Amino acid sequence: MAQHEAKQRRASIHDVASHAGVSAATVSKVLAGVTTVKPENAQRVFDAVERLGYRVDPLASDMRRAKRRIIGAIMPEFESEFFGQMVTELEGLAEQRGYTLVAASSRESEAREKEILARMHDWRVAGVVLAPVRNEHGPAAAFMKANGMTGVLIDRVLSDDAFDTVSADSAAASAEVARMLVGKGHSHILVIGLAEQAATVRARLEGFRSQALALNPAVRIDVITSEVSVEPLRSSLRDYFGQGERPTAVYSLLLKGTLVALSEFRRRGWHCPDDISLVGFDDAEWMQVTWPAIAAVVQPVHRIASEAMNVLFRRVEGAVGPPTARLEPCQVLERESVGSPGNGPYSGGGDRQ
Amino acid sequence: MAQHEAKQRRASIHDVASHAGVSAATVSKVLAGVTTVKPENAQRVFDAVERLGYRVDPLASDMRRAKRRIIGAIMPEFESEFFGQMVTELEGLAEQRGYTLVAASSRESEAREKEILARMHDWRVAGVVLAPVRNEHGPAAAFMKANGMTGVLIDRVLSDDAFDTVSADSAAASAEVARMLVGKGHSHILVIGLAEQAATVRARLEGFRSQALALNPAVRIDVITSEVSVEPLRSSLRDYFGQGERPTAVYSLLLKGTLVALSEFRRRGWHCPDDISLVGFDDAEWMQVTWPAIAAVVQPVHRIASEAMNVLFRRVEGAVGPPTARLEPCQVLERESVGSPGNGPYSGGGDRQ
DNA sequence: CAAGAACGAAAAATCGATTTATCGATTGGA
DNA sequence: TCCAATCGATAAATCGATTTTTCGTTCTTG
Repeated sequence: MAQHEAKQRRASIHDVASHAGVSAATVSKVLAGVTTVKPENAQRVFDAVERLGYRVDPLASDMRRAKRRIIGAIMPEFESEFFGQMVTELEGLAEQRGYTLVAASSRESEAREKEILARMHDWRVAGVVLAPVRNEHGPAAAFMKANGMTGVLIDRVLSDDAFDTVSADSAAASAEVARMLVGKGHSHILVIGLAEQAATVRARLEGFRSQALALNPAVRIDVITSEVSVEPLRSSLRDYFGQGERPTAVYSLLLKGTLVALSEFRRRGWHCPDDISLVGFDDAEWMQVTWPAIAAVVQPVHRIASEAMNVLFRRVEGAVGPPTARLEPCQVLERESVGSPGNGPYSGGGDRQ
Repeated sequence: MAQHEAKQRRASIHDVASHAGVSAATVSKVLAGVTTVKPENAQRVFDAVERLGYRVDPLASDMRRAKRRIIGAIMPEFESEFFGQMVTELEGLAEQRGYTLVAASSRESEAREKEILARMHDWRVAGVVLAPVRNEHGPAAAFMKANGMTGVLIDRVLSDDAFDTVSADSAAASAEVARMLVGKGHSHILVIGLAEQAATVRARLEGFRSQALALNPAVRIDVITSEVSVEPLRSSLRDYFGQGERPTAVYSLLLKGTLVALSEFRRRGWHCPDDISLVGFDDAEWMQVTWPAIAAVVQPVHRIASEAMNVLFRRVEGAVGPPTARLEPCQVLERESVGSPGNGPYSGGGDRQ
């Protein structure tokens, strides 16, 4: 380390060149690993690099380069464990390949999603990992199509005619949940979700319904969905129970729904699994430490991230061919929140509010 | 929108210039809002920009510029609500000022923290928002100092001799927790935490201890900390209870500790607040829907983020003067997990494992 | 021994913007 | 009427790399 260089302008490739007594082009070649440089000169370059603490400026480097080594990631939010882990994984994978990840949150807004994407296009990113707010038919994907961007869609998608997609196998996981619940004897099950995230949530619902009916044609499946936000879902659920409906199990198609269901159980003084069973799509750290631990579908974050990056880089490197649609298997964790119906009466009476 | 430009090379400033019949310099000036351009020419530039769908390439723009409009953010993790929200806030604030935020996770590793910072230095970011893994005396801050980078430290810091700091007022919040617990009659309280995040956690402990002793000099405060990870904390806690210790309240100095305490209570069959009270530093969405809802200290994420950005941009714009140390007030939420001691006997017997 | 191939490195062009220096035309004052 | 100041805009330099082109040397080879 040179102690006199702090706060000074950083050394450029020309500084290295003059210190080494060669041209800038030669320095560039040495650092790129070109072998047609005389070993003696290469050594002098390395020495100068060491002495000056030189490091390539990625901005300037990408300037001249055809493909910039930047990957954009657009997630609906950063606050949940799922997307938090996703960003962490994507960042690590990008870094491994010498790319920089620029992540942005669309905050569940399709308008913002498109703005962010336009900004990433301005940066001329090599590729984009997009977890759409709604599904593969949103404005962001259309923008990418129209501008010839390369990218991969993840999470709330099933397949697309222009982009590769990678997501959790919602249908298969939901079928497994159905096997679990129906297998334990539940014959009246409530499914809750948001309809907004159409593709994936619909797959979860259908996967569950078809398997449940296959196992027991007499099973009753009620469905409560809300179009937009989570609050209408909460009040619909309240009305449903208020009308005297008493399913023995609830399957929530998304994390927020699991929270809503839990809080509604609390309000009524119902306990899992004695009064009602609960399974949620999407796992979280707290679910295994609360009492009872909540049964959940664990999404394969690591696999989704790495497959998304694999397929993305393949496209970045020029691979052609029809878009692929991958579904990665989930894991279903049976925890204490699931039991057999009839093991305990509803302990609560009416509403407590 | 021109429909024939998809998939083509994007328009550069020279394309705009030739379409408008002026030079590239004039285009640059028009877009920068310089007034010494003939209105007629300015209009032709705007027309050409519109027709070609031209947008400035931020990479090329930053190239020539002295200060690059990029802000780096380094967080210990993205998986928690706190840092997830923090990144969302920081990104929005950076965007408001026309900057791009590049976020990276140090994954609780000081070595990685420094590597990331070096990479951000390579990008010649205008400034860095660093939430250090340990505290303000880590290798990353030292690197920033040595290289004359401008930045602001947040979260796990109290003050620094070289950088501005912004964090939650841990001591004041902990004092309030002490008032709450001692006020309810608790006289034997266990405090758990990780010693690693020295500065802040120590402030939390001292803030709690001094206030508790001030209110009741006879109060007994036991402390369990673990140096490195959360697992040793778990086993220490298990040993502690195994030796027959029976505090009436637990105050966890960090989120993971709250989870550990909860799971240990579960293992022993203890319920809050009848068997033991619980308060955690750091709030999370699930804490208000589980039974019981967990009392928690809410950190002012929004204020920390905006103050950090304010002070950072002030430095970026050249402000001099001694570093400032801000502490933002927290909110303490009293929930059902806190009660008075003696309201219920320990329901569990020995270990259930 | 001279023409040509092979080699290694320097010079120059390039990426897309911003900024500085320069230039021509108009206007002003003496 | 002539020189200087002003205005508007263009040409050129610059940022820091990479890539292409050019240019000497040395090594082959007929």
